[in-house]
Amino acid sequence: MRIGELAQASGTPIETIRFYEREGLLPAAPRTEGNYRIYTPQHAERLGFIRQCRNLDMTLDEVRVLLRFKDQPLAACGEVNSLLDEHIGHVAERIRELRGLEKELRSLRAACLTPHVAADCGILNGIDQAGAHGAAQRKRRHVRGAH
Amino acid sequence: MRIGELAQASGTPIETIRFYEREGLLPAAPRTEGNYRIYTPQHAERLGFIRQCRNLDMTLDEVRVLLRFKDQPLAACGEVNSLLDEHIGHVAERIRELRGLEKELRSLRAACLTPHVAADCGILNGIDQAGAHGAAQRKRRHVRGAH
DNA sequence: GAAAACCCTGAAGTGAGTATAGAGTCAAGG
DNA sequence: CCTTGACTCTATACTCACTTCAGGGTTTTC
Repeated sequence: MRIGELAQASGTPIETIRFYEREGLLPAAPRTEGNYRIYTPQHAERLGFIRQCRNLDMTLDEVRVLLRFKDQPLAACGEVNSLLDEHIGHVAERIRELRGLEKELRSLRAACLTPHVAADCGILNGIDQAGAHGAAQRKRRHVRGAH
Repeated sequence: MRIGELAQASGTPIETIRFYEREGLLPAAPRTEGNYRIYTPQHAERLGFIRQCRNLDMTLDEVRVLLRFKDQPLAACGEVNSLLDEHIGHVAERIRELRGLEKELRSLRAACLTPHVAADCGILNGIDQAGAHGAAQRKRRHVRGAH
């Protein structure tokens, strides 16, 4: 099949498929005479695996590790287990952070129940003190935030 | 004070301060004869506000909106309220998504309790079906994920 | 007067794509 | 045979919120 069909079948934008090839996640597809990529069901399966990993919010580096194991079926899979454990840890931590954040945002929101002049806005004035009561500094994190 | 002192006092890397100036979040600081930026306590306060907003996981565009209100103290602050409401919504949604994700990851992890050969690994084989039971496709989101 | 500590600018890199420009290929219709 | 439209190709730039780097200049301290 050609790239458009693979894109359709896998729910992946065409550009993303080409991007995965450039990144070495998908092998370089063979070409037709007219220089069109042609894919086999094996390519589709591998792409499906990558997309599932991305749905599970793994980085492409994590996916690369898992693909390495897929490609070496005789290797021991202990590293797979610990990769997943670590990833679960990151997700759990990010949930905790976001819960704290939500609490803080809601209490900030409660400071301005009806609109008035900006100078007196409980939100704008509240932000200056926000987190003063012990909220942690933002740190580099592994799981994406709100944006 | 000079930029290093402001960085120290605010817990912000020097390059980030210069970046905020380039982005127009901080006004261009006056310079010494030797072309060093000099800052007043007002600059420090504004930087503190920006950093608090970032701690609350707002985008710089959201911060720009809030700063606009800080700079126009007589404007009505209704937009501030709705910006915050929307932001709270994004955070809450991201928490829901990550909870579902964590559940899925944990059930995947349970498929391989002891390491064996990669070809038989319940995790690697499970990923192919992961989300087949109705998990939503990843969508463009506002709040960062796990990475 | 020299070394260390500080500061400057401009450009490029990060992750994981997305978007665009400009060109080539292919099948169907006239 | 020619054109139209759908499809594909490459290369490049853009996103966001910084971070890092190269290659200098300035100020302070010994």
